[in-house]
Amino acid sequence: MEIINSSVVDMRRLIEELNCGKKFTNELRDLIKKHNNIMLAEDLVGKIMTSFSKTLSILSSSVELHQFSQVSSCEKSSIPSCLSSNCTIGSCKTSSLKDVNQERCNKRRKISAATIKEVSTLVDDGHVWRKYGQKEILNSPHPRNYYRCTYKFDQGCEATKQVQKIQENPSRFSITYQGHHTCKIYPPISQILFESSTNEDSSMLLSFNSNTNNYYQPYVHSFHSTYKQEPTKEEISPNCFYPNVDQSQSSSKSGYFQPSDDGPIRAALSLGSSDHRANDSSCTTNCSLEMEMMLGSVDFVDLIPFDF
DNA sequence: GAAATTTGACCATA
DNA sequence: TATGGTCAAATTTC
Repeated sequence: MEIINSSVVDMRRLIEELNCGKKFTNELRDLIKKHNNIMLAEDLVGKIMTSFSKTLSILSSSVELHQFSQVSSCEKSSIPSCLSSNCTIGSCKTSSLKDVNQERCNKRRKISAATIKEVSTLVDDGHVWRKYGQKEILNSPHPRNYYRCTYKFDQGCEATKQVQKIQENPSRFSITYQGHHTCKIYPPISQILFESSTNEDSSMLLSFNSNTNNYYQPYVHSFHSTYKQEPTKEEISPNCFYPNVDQSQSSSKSGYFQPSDDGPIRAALSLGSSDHRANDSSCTTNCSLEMEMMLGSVDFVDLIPFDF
């Protein structure tokens, strides 16, 4: 019952945060369109990032709770000791060396879902990483590099990533992200305004794309590929944002949240208005904000700036 | 001298 | 016991 209640509370907080993001994004759009004020724009971007970070935090905690509640008895041994029922926060038993080592191990062997990406270049992903290891991997000619967030000790940020050249295609890299950033470092505005560069990059996080023709293309790929069963419009919401529907038919105020049983959680928020529906003739472009949340991780990666 | 990287060692897991 | 993830001392860079 507690879980249900907390889910309801989380959902309310989620909606609140999404609405905040929507409001700030509208302000940002107007700011750029009317004033081109970069200073104020950066401030708004910071607010938007905060709003989305809170949203993702709410989602992550809900998902993790759900995950643990569904873990089978044979899998429970992999749960960190501090999350098990016989250990409360701040009172972990660390009397023996074995226990200490167990604790260290539990920090190492993370159980959170990883996000794996393939990229052709190691571009700045908006976070500051510190390399802490390199390892030769069996049957691979390329070593694996281990990075942690620079702010791990300053702010307790647990995000890590592993980078390794792909054996079949050494010009490309496989990047595995684990954990999500809790550090309070915002990337510069030029890196926040981005979209996925290619269809093969499965995660697109934010898009202010004004080109209707390529607007949906990267998103359709990732949006539907993870659903077991694609929900119908009626099942979701009359105000839902439908990435594969002509935008002229979509609502100017759209929210979307679709948790799946075992896949990533997806959320999309569509803002702005269409050319031929808008009463306001000054609004001549579609300006949309989309957000995709991967289970257990926040991945602001492959940030590629673009022009308005 | 501080910060970042390198690299051998340690340890849990399979 | 081999393997991979992490630690931490040594080394390098700025």
